[in-house]
Amino acid sequence: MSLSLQRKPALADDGDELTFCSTCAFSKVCLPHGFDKAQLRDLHVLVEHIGPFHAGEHIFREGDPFNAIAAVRSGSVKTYVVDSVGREQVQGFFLPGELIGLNAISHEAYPCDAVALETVLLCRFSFPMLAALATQISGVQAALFRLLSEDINKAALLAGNFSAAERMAAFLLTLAKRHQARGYSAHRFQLTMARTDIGNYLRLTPETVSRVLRRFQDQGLVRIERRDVTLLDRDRLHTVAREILRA
Amino acid sequence: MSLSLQRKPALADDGDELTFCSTCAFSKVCLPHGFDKAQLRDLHVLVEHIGPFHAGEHIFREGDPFNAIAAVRSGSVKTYVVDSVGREQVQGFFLPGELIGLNAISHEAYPCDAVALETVLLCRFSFPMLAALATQISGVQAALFRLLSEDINKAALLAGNFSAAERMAAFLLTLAKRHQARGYSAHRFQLTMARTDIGNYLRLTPETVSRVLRRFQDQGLVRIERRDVTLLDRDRLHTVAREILRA
DNA sequence: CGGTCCCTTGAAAACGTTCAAATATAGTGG
DNA sequence: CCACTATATTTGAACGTTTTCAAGGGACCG
Repeated sequence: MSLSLQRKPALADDGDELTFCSTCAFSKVCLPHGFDKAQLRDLHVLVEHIGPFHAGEHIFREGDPFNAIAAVRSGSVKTYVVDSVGREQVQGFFLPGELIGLNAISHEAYPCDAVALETVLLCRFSFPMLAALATQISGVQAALFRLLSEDINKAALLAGNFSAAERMAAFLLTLAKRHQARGYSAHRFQLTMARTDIGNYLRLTPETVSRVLRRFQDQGLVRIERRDVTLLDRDRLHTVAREILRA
Repeated sequence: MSLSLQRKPALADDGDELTFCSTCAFSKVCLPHGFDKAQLRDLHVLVEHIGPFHAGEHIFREGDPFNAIAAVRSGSVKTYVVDSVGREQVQGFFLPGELIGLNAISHEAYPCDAVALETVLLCRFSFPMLAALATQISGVQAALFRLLSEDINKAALLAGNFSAAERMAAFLLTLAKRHQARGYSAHRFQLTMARTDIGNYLRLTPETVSRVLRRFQDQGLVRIERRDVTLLDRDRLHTVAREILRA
């Protein structure tokens, strides 16, 4: 199974109900724009529920033909590229409600790998159909422009010249905020990725990740137990990360 | 003068000629998509030539209301943010033919400062009008999607964990390629930005920039004379930068 | 001609990496 | 249920790259 495979549109819940895929994140992106029911129906026909992908399964691989983006419904996803020496370069993590594949729009093929970190369910959006719809509904186009532009800024965020502690604090706070945005606890959550992945994302070695987390715990900022994270002092964490999160 | 100021559409050359602003880079972006003359005329009406901005003048500032993107016609531009301690974080350099302001689309205001590094002429595109046009001409929408997506990948490029030499080699080669794309020499060009700016962009101190350039010169890779750069051995430079430029 | 800013160079220090090894955990098959 | 293996994490010590601090030289501009 792959995101880029063409599958027949076996809609999950195309019943008489008009509530557009309420568990699907994309509706939350588009609904605030005040679409009416007819527009939602248009959106609905190009949505396809796919999965589950189990931990370690690839959702797409670098070079797979690009024809769809996807919203995470549940679970979490990591995207990465592999350099010629085989080292991973993690590009991002995606939680429920977030969109995968936006950086592929400029290509014929996905420019990176996407792998499930735990069991993952997705909403698949045919990009050609979505783009066609965007020419008809300006709200859809605006939403896409906004999402793309946001990703530019997101990518620029970690580009800065910051210390290991600053980046780690920003990472934890960003994760907390994203969990909160989906209604989960902002104080306590699970890291679904390995230390190695966090390091590859923050440009640190797993050893440094481990040491920084240890230091944070010794300073009473967090409590880390394996992959269980509790933020004990968000204010001080924010002080550490303030230069990165300034925006 | 500022990009975000509303000015009357005093078109520079709206004569009988239908060649759509041939010096303006955006035409080169859109023309390959095979627009006909009527479509080009539509594009023409939302283009406005502005400038000149002289070296050190701001084109827009963080917080200015966003209402336009701009293509560089001549000169070069630097975008950056300033942290709370006053340190600059350079986000990018823009040469003729390149677009400024794409990362502002998700905001009401520009998220960074843009300053002219030398005398600069711009083509200003009202973004609301451009977006409206994009709903009518799918080629325009596709071009915008592609440009945005490219910027996501561009931002991700320097996010990697690379050495000073790797980043500097990639920077020089990228500049060369961009000059070449506009018909200038790929072997020899001027750096229009200070060492400090290069450093802020590549996450290095100006001292390190200076040292790496010196080393490259000692190794016969380049010849640097003040801001005049000659690439002597692009193959070896590419070997140094291969992990970054892999894509 | 003086001043300012940019660039270069050297030496010391800091931060993060690398290397090495111990510990812990989860998954597997007996 | 337990032993076993592979993988993930933690910790320590030495090392290396880049930064920091300091100072000198050079170009451009008034």
